[in-house]
Amino acid sequence: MDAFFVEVERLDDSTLIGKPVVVGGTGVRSVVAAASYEARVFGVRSAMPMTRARRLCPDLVIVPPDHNKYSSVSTRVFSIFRSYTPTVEGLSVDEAFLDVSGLRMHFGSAADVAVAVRRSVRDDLDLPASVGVATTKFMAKLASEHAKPDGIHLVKAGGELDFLHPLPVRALWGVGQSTHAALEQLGVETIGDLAAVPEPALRSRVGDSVGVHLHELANGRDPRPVLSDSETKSISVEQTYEADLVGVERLEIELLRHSEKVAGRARRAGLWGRTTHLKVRFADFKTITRSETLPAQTNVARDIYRASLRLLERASVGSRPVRLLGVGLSSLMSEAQPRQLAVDRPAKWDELSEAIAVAQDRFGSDAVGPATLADGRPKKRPRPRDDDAH
DNA sequence: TCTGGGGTCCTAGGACCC
DNA sequence: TCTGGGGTCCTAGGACCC
Repeated sequence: MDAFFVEVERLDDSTLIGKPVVVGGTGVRSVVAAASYEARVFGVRSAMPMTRARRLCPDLVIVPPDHNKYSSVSTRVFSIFRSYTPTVEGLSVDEAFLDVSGLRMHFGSAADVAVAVRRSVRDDLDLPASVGVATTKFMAKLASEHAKPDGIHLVKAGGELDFLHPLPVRALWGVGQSTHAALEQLGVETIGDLAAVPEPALRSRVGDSVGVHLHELANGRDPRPVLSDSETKSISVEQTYEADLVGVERLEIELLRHSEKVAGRARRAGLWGRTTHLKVRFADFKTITRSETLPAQTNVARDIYRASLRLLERASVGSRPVRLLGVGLSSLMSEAQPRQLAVDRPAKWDELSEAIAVAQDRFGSDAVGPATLADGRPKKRPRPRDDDAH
């Protein structure tokens, strides 16, 4: 999808059309989450600090993000994809691989499928999408970058290397800042240059795994199949604060808040996790992580919170200023899988957790929570949903 | 310029086991 | 007395992606 968050916002507010618009926070530490093509003319890009984006484009319109909205539009986009083929591999909220090799009976060519998918997305959702068509995944990915905005790019079978080799090596999926710097040392600028580097030389520079992988890609080889519905491996919540947090007391409150969110998301996804993660970024941007594997799976906020307290202690943060705090859960397993019993957790906590889940589903996630996080003043009176009989 | 939030994958060392 | 080889699990950090 092209400038996905921005285009979704334009569906609700047509005054944003034709203007330089970004979606992102307005705080001093915010970054751009998505930029319209009008904003990109000024040099504004995703992940750029908002302060810089504003400087580059004084008339920039900033829209605060609404991830729930993007996620529900994303669901509709993906169901359009699945109406063409069951083999859909989501890459993010707005991007997917579709294996259309089985559609020969219904379409003349893969390019015809691309035209049809784009038209469906446009007709049903009024959103622009770009499609890259190619014989392998990474080639299709590069082709889709080439197709943007709102277009199609076809890389014909046999024409892969002609398309690939003139491109800058940084365009390759998997070559980030660090690998790019290492490749520059080898005098590599284009993907063609990379293809010419002997594999052993590449491996000694960037490591065996990355070296082998890049050597294959640069020569147009990518055997990876399109894999649908892979399981979630981790759930995490993190936040960068407008002002640094100082002191264990503040940190503990934030850990509780994050633990509640992580637990809620795990519960709603029907997942339990065994490993709890803590992430701390200090004022100087140095970032540390600590993790602890529990004796049994959990999705109870209290378990995650207590583990995060132990991890915080181990991190010896003391009174150092903290700009980011995060809590995560991994080693996930689904409801269906047999769970080990938690020996040190009375059943009442599971029951409480379940009751909270029911209440939150009905009244919203702010309706029930630990007293520590309440601000003492009731906000909105929670009201049942319209479709609720009670 | 001063750096978000949500993820995945990889590496490397150490503990532990047979 | 100083020492193998293979395997799994755990932890910390880093690269990369959108």
